[in-house]
Amino acid sequence: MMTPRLSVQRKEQLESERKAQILRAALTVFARKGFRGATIAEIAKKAGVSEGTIYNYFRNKEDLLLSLPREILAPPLAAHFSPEKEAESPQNFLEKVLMASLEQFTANVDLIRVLLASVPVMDEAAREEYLRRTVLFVSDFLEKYFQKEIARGTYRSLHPSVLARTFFGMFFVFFVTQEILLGKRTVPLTYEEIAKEAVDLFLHGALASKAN
Amino acid sequence: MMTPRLSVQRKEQLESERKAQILRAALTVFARKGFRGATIAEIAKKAGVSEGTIYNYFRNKEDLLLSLPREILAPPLAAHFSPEKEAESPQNFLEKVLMASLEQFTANVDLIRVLLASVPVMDEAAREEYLRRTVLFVSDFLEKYFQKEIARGTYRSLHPSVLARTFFGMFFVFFVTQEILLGKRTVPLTYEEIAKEAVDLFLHGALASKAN
DNA sequence: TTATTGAGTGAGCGTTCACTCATTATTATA
DNA sequence: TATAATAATGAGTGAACGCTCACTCAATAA
Repeated sequence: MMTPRLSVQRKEQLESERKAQILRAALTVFARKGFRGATIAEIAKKAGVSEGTIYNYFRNKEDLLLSLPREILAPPLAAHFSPEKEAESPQNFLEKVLMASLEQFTANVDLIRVLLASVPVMDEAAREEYLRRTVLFVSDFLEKYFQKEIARGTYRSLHPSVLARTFFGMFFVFFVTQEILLGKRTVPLTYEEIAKEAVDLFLHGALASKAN
Repeated sequence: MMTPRLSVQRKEQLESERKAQILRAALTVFARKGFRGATIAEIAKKAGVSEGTIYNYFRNKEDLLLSLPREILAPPLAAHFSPEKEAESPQNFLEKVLMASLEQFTANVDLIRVLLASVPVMDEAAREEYLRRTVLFVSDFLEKYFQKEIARGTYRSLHPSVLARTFFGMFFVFFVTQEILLGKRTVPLTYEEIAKEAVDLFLHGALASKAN
């Protein structure tokens, strides 16, 4: 009752650190073994706590999985896609979006691996939340951008969501094949080079002759 | 010793029908529950055989998974990508490849769902085999095509594998998001329309003005 | 008619694993 | 320091499941 406010804050802070610590461990194990292949025992060991402690912070194993994108991915991704400096050239803007996405994805390979493996099997609500925080987040952002810029005459008037998903698909497939599907059997180019080529391709097309 | 040849053939035929029947059941259950979530009991029930029978045809549960692309996907996909009629216009050719791929993918949604969920967690050899029969099959085919056509001056001289994967990515992402990730929350266009827009976009670029 | 075969069966074995809870350790308060 | 409150622990539990194997029986051969 006389509990000083500071102490409560400290406690909450410690508590959320514990949660984060457990989640990081869970992510690593999920990424290597898959959701069902991962065991609570292994996660507990990796987190340096006992099995019981995990159940003090998470209802069950599934809660552990569903907490991952909430606690780990969302904040840094959201920070990168504020719809602000769109006054740049298409080339610059798209290259920046692409590089920012790649950076985020690269920093979250494990999470994406887990998502890819789990999403097809998840129930409706969980899938919706996952997607809203990842794929849809980026592609909706792009869709709005294209919509606005088509109106201004920057882009041809194709369907904005086709533009958005096409652009997104171009580099997302690179990322997924490179980092997740194949090991290193891949094109001998850096992401910067790929980004430049992809944006160039997206803007100007693949054909050699511009004759119509 | 006097066994008539016909009888042997019939037996083999029946045997492979049994295998196919079990595999179809396995595919359905894997697609809904994931590999580890699926139980042999449920697969057996769905296939209309006993659990023991499954082990007469497959070494173990994993063998069931690995047999899927071999027995189900490979033949029809291979039939569609014979490198023959490349003398067509880029527009026609790419649209055909794209529609053929979409057709194949659509006919194999369950399998792709299973692949996507399993690949990140598979061991090296299994992953290699899976990929060779699916993603790599299409993208290598495209890469060779672009390589040849770049030499003939049809396309700008970008990196062939960037072209291939970019093109592949454009529609593969459409397919995956549409059929697997999202339910029906998606663009109100048919695959034909999307294919046309995507090919057009790929060939001519997104920019409105062709001024350089 | 009898013998042989082997595909088919499913109860049961052994193991794994998520989750519980009585006990112990730690921290806060009086 | 004593006491209360909270957190952490990990052995234990029960359910689930992959896989085995002793047995059945219809089809075929002798």
